[in-house]
Amino acid sequence: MMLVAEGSKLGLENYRRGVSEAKRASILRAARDIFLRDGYSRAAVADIARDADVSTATLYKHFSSKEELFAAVVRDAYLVDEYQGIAEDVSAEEIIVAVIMRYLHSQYDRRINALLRIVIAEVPSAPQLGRDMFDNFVTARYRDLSAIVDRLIARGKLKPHDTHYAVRLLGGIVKEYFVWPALFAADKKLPDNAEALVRQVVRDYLTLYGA
Amino acid sequence: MMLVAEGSKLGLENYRRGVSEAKRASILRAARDIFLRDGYSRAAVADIARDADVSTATLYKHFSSKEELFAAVVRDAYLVDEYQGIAEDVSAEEIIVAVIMRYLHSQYDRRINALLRIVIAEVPSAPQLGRDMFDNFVTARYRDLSAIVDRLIARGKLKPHDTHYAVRLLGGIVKEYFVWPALFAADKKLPDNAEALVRQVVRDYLTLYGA
Amino acid sequence: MMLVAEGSKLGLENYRRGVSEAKRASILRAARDIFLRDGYSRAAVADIARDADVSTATLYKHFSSKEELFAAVVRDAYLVDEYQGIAEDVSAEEIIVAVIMRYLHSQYDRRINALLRIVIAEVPSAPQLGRDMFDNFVTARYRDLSAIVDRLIARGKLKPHDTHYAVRLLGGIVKEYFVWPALFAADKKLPDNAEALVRQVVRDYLTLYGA
Amino acid sequence: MMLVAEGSKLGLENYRRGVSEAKRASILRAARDIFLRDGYSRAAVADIARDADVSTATLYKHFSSKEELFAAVVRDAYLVDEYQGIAEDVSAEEIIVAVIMRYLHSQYDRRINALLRIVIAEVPSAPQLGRDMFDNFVTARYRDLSAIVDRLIARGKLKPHDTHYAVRLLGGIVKEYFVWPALFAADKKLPDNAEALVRQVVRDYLTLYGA
DNA sequence: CATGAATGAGTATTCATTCAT
DNA sequence: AATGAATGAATACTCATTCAT
Repeated sequence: MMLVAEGSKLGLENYRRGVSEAKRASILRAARDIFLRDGYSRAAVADIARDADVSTATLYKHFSSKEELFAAVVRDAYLVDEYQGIAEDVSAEEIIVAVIMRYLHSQYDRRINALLRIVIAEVPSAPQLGRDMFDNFVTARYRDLSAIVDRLIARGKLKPHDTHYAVRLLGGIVKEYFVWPALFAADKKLPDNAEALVRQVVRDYLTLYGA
Repeated sequence: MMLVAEGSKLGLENYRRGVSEAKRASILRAARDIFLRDGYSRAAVADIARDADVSTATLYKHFSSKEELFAAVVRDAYLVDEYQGIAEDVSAEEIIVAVIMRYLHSQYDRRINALLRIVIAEVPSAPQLGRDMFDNFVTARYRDLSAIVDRLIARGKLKPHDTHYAVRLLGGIVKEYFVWPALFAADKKLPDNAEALVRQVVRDYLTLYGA
Repeated sequence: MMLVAEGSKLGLENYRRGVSEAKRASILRAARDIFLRDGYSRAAVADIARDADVSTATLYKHFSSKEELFAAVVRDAYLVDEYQGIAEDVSAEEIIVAVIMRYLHSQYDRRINALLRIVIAEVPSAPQLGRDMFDNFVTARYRDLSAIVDRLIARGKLKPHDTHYAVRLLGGIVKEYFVWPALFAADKKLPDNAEALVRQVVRDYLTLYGA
Repeated sequence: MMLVAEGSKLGLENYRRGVSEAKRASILRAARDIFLRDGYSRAAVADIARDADVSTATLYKHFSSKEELFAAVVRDAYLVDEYQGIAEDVSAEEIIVAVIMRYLHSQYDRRINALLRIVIAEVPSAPQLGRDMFDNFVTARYRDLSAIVDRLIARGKLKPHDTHYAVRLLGGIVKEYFVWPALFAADKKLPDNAEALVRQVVRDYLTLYGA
């Protein structure tokens, strides 16, 4: 009898899948870097490929066009659950401050502001991308925040109120101080006094809507 | 042969200056149209020249590079005094609502949102432009609004308060509803109920800071 | 585990050879389809491999280059004896008409016109292919036709004459009506009245050379 | 008074037109050479531009795509009146032989066979080009030849007959000997004995249709 | 002063062929 | 033996900017 290891085929496939996924990840990382540095139009596919240590042809095996590659970079940024593990057994003030600080750190550390810049620039030529990003980065976050606030109301920690509007009041001023400036200055860092200002904002909020 | 009176050298010069200025204006108008339509990178200088009915060489006589041309387009958008002629002899609510509505109409009618999109996109490669735009379209407006609010305080119509913060509270939520969505969707129109919402925002403001 | 009987080494080899030949045939068929559809330069080796359900590497095991693969496709088209089984116990007119109709149906049904187009295109870069095709599709056919005509002369059904020239007179006008147009229009079908025209041509021929 | 020469503008325009037309001609000539040498797909626009001593951008100013450039090359080949100045006061034989020899020399000297090869190759992807070429190089020539034959009939030098068919009989065998081989061999020259064979063909023709 | 033709560097994308497993 | 991922060279086309007239 000749024995042919069945596993060998599977082993090869697994190996290939592993290599392939590693390359895909490498391309995505490089693309993110280059797009963030140069913007969509200026970014050169060849640069991304070089940075990712693959040939342009390999890049095109994974992503069928520059446009699709950028869309994948954007989608990749959605995949984070920002508010997981927030302690809910503290005061309403602490909870809301924590949520907002989470959001701000995510926005700065993950360079979401820079990504926003590029997506915004491409809105006329890639409107779907703009809609997706708005849904995932604006609407979705307000939905999460509303849910938290609704729970606080349910538990009697806040007066019942129009949470759709109220969370946007909160978010509006936070963005005014920490997001708008970052859109207009590439190297903006989150200021040290951010939490102090956020706390003041939350206190005003509690003045209006606290139990 | 064309005959040109020698005596009117100054007249000739004036004529020439006039023609030159007309061309400059024509170039600026065309550039604005094309940049707003195509974005910075995609916009073609040749398209702008054709649209302005001048040769590319003439365009380059007036603006030494594409970048400078775009900067001029942006600067051109600053030159409007939005709050001139606002009636001040009415209630605080009316005044503030009127100011905000002026701002919103200016933002939509003059296509400032589209311009913002492009400037934001170019922030990494043209940081000065980003700073200028932030100064002229964000900071300057808040300064104007603060001045108005300060006068209302002086006249006893509002409680004394931190106007720097307060106007950003106002502006933040207004942008949240009417500017952010417009950044992410090219064809956004100012909704009909804008004034109703603005009025509610202002009333909340007066709850906090009304005399 | 897969179990393979050791004793049947020859059986295994035969099996392998069979599989291999099946793959070769599959590649040839796919290559023919793709080359005919896209022409030589536009045809993609990857497309052919996919269509043949083999990997590109396997394809290259069988054919060492795209060029050689195409040459094999062309050679494959030679391997038909078009005039087998033509009845020879009828009149000269019937025989010659039948031969020409065979040729025309072969030319259209087997898509030889499309193949000719591609070979002709590649003549400057693959001159040998052009020579081969001329030998196999032009010269060989005239040789066959001449042999038939010679037999008719031998049997006293035609006057002795210069058959080399005469068959080209016949072939020339037939091609003029049915082959040239097909070279210049990809979707040309053999017209219904083809046989009627062929018959007239043959009668003229018999006017000149009939017994 | 200052005098401004009106002519200067026109002079400039004339100068420019001249330069422009010279470049256009240079591009067409280079394109013809390269296309004939390499075929359509293999021909590189950059090669053509280099050969024509212009930049690729200039080439694209004159011809908006590779396809259009090739179409222009083909159209350029139509613009010759092959049968002008043929003596008509000689025998029918001489006239017809002269016409056919003109055609053959035109076909070889102007490298129409090579052009045909490329057009034929592109028929599936550029069907209009194929139709045009067939109309201009096949149908048009038969029309011209028919007209000449019709005049010979009118002048009693030939029997009345179906000239549409008869000229194709003539043309068919001439192509069989001198055009088909040239399609399959790039370097084919017109053989020295061409006229002798043409004369025999014409004599057979006169056997059938002479007065 | 004004022109528009000309440029050359650059870009996204494709494809025949090879190679590690 | 068979795979399919990887390659690198090639290609059509674009565009900001300059320059001869």
